[in-house]
Amino acid sequence: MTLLRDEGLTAEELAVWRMLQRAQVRITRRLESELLVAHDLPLASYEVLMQLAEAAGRRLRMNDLADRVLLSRSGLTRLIDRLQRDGLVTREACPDDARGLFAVLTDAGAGRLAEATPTYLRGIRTQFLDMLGNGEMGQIRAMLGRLDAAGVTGAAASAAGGGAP
Amino acid sequence: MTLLRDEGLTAEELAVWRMLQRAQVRITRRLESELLVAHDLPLASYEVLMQLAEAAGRRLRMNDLADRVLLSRSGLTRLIDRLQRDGLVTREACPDDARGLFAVLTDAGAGRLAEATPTYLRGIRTQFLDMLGNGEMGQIRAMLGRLDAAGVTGAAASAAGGGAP
DNA sequence: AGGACGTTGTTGCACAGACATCTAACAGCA
DNA sequence: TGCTGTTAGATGTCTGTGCAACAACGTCCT
Repeated sequence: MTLLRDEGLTAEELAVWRMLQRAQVRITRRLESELLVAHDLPLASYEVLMQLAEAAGRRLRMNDLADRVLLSRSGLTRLIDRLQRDGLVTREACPDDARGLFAVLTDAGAGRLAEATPTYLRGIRTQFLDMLGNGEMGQIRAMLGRLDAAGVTGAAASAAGGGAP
Repeated sequence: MTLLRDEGLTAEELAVWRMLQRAQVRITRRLESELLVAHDLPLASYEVLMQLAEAAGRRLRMNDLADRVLLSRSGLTRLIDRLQRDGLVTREACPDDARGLFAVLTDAGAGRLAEATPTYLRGIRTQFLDMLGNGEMGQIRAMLGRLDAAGVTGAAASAAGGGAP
């Protein structure tokens, strides 16, 4: 532990990490703020509505949805509470499994989503995509794909002790 | 949802954006969790200690520090409250400006930072840097640099109304 | 000087999210 | 059929964060 050697990061590596953090926070905050002022819709809510809109039958199991929007189960419960209170989403029982619930997008929810979508897409484009050179798209995609793959397997490795490659 | 034309994102663009989001959340959560279990130190606290350690005289004005760790002023006030309660940081008056306060890293704080640093660096390496091919470092750095530059100027544009040029 | 205006940091408040815990419902097995 | 264990969601509680309001101080301008 005293000798870092292997773990030591170069100045460039550390700088890249910090830039990535800053970029991510900034992009996310601006996006959220734009959605909030223009449509009174938090980013997390937008993403729930978007996932539901894309899903078959405009519905998704709570558990499934929680995974997609990277929220804890309890977190999703409260978020769906709010969306349901605002009429954007309903809960429906699952026929196959009496424990299960579907979160279902209402027409009002689809409407709000449609209103907000241009803001969302424009935000992603101006805050993020515009900064990418054309050749970089492929590069980034490849890299993120690797991060993603390693992420899933890495979860198990990490839980198992994270030692050897 | 009818004609998005200009704002419309290709499937690839949207996919890249989502992968980026997922990757960032995953990396951050793992890092935080590792720091928490190994050193009982949240990521935000670690970053404050790190910034202070790097600063001249191990001290930084609250405002300055808030900018560096991407926290609101009030958020930083509470965080420093906690760190001070734990003896990792002290507040000291600023001689030049009676409104100002320095957050100052204590020896205990420096100790905790030193303990946690290997975990932090190893986390960044295994969660993030290992996924980058060697050639990609430069690519990413360039891209993030552009994002960063655009971010700063974009802030003014955004604050000014964000609409027409 | 003296007063308008901006800055610095803290506080009241509200809210979003996580963790632990709980209940209801399923699956398997004797 | 009655246990045991597991899974899906909901709730209680706690922490952390941002925003708006505030107090204290500095700056600038006339």
